[in-house]
Amino acid sequence: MTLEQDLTYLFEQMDSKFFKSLAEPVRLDILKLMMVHGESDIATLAAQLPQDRSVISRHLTNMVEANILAVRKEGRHMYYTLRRDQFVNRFEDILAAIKQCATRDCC
Amino acid sequence: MTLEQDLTYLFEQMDSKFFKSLAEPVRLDILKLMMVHGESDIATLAAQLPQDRSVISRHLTNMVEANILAVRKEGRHMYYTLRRDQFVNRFEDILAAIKQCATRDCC
DNA sequence: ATAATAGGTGCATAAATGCGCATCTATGCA
DNA sequence: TGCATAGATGCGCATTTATGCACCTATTAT
Repeated sequence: MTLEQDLTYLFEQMDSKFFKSLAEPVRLDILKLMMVHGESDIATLAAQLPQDRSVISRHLTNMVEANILAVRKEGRHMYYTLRRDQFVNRFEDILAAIKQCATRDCC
Repeated sequence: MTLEQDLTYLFEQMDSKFFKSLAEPVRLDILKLMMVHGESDIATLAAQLPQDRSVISRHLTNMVEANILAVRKEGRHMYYTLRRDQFVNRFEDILAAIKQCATRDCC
């Protein structure tokens, strides 16, 4: 089995959609707020950020589509939470790819 | 010590410049090529990608500024390599932040 | 029933960014 | 001393994307 074949699965975890979502400063701010305060709704997040509610709403949708957040509807409120396991697994897979590559002394 | 203070250092590792660099598909392709073939110069990378050499050159510069790659000059050639340790440490710090947050049951 | 609130969406705008071409510098070769 | 090659940069163009406002729907409260 070649190195390329071996890395194919791990390379799939390194997709630009995931990183693109993390590349926006406001989205990182939202993520950090949620890491500290846990599950949050849009109004709560918007109250702590300068952007309009509609902007926060769009950023949250973006992160849901990137499998970073999960949503739960309760009455009028939409509660967003970090998909911790997905997130951790993703990062661990990428770490594995880098380390495997290093083990084979290719970089 | 509050959770916020505790996470301050780890949050610094989650900066958008790093993720922005990884968010571009062509840059990810370059990174993957280098993970397989090791140290590479621009001509070699450009030969394996549809983009113009000037484009590859700019992407490489971007990744150097994001501390993802290192450069070595040898004659006319510029050889780029993955800064593996920097990369791994970064990812491990972010993983630590997520896991610490999870331990405290905040998300 | 009516008003208020939470959140999503259409739209226009401004800024960022990727791209290729042409051109420049620097290095190596005949 | 030319000449080819490696790479960087200025420039214009096209696309993407973040933003806020206005407006819509759905749910709650009076």
